[in-house]
Amino acid sequence: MSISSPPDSTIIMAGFHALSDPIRIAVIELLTKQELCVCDLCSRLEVSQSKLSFHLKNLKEANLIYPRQEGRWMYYSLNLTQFAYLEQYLAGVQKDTVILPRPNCEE
Amino acid sequence: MSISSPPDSTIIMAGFHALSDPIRIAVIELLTKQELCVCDLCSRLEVSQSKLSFHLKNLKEANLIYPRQEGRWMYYSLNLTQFAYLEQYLAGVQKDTVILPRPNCEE
DNA sequence: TTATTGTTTCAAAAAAAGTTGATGGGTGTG
DNA sequence: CACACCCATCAACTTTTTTTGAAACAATAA
Repeated sequence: MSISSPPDSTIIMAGFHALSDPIRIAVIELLTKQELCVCDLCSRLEVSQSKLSFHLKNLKEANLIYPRQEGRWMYYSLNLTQFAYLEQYLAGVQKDTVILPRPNCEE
Repeated sequence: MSISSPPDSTIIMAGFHALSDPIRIAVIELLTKQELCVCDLCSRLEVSQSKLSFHLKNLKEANLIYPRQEGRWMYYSLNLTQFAYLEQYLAGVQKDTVILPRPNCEE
């Protein structure tokens, strides 16, 4: 099993990119405690609604969060499966790594 | 233990960001097989030296790769410790996540 | 020393990501 | 129905990241 066949790598990289921003990390950490609606996230993070919407879209497209509509509220929660998937990728890198002396770069 | 005290989160996010680019992922995957010098990486990935140098710097600053100089060659290898550290962060998110019904967003 | 090789660094240009404020869609309320 | 609310989207703008090619650097060889 390869550690990243091309179709995988796109969503993998999208996931890592989503996790590379402080606002999005803050969202993730709030969502570990409970499912929250956008307006709650807005007020707790003190960011504008459209700004947050941009970041939520980013996380959603990376499959890291899951939207649930209830009336006019949109609740977001973590998609732990995708976190596990990213974790697995990192574990794979470590597992598949060969420790060798050096390859002799001769030209 | 918090899953990310502020000092941690910087290097965590740098790590995730480093893993969000196709060239850098390709570098990582080549390095799982063996330590390689820049010129080898260049030819295998078919990217210019200065371009690769940029990405190697990025990976290096994220602590994901380790440089070793030998004569005028610069060899790079994976720093598995940092991969484990990122993996641990993802595991922590999953472990610390509370599954609850909903929080009632009442205003 | 001079020349050559492997690599990094730099500045400028290009591309991508993030921010802002306004608009509009969908939902529920009076 | 008209209105208020929650949220997503859009266009214009700002910021950051990436690319490119030239130059500088360091180590070695001639």
